[in-house]
Amino acid sequence: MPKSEQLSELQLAFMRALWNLQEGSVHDVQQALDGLGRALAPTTVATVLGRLEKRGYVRHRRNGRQYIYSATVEEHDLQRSVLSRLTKTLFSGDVTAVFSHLLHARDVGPGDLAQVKAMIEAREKAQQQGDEESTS
Amino acid sequence: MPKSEQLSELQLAFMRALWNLQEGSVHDVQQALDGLGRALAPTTVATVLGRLEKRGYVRHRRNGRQYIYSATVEEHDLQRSVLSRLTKTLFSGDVTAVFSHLLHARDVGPGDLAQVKAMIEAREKAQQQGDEESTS
DNA sequence: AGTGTAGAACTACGATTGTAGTACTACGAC
DNA sequence: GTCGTAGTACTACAATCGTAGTTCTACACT
Repeated sequence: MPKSEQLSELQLAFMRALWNLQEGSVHDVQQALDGLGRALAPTTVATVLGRLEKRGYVRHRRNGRQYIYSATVEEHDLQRSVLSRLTKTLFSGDVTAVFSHLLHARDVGPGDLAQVKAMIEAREKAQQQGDEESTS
Repeated sequence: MPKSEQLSELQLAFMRALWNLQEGSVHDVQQALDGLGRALAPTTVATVLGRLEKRGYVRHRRNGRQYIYSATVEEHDLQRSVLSRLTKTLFSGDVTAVFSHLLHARDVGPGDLAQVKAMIEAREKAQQQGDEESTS
């Protein structure tokens, strides 16, 4: 929901942790981040969570004296919005260029290719059918 | 070449400007940025260029008393590296998820789809052939 | 030669980031 | 009821960022 979409990598890691957890205390998040390879002091985790909350990416409820944090943004939505911004700013809006990069990345296996092909075909059908209504 | 790859959006805009220009003075860059919708004071442009230079993304040569700046990083390389980092951090490395997002973005036309499909097929062939050697 | 001026160098400053220490508070144990 | 402790709130601080003003320098014109 927030507009700026200027999340740093650390902040992104926090969001990922929260998405994985669904929700969790400062301690839970700290553990999760630790798993992702970022060892941070609990106070640090709390600080960052607080900042994310101020910016609206995160909310909390209390559980006794604990705060249970959860993301206010859907993983999907944030992914979409960051990706589309990136396409715009780094690729000048050229989506096929992005595809090309992805395809040539070393970590695309044959299985992935097949999967992507299937997605494309599905998309093509959808576009043909929903042509008139999606012309907005 | 630099490792961190943590370029802000403003800095990305500068890189884009430089790539378009090939090379250019502070003034040139300022104009280019203006075209991209960012109106900045010349001193600001110089400051940012200096910072980018310190981080190794940009170099300059003199032309009389002017500095002519140019990018030290290839557009292509930076795109790849930022994209791959994004795939890792925001998509947990799931490349097909990235594809899926792109495919569902509103700005993918049928022409794009066809193009992407062609790219995939080419990729498939390449992978089959270069299978043994690329197993490093 | 003196001066205007274009442009680089230096300085500034508030905001955010990454990182964490210290202070406070309230629950649970004794 | 006191005290340890878990956990949040407040404070801190250096680094970077976005933005730009001020100073310095040297070329170009008169």
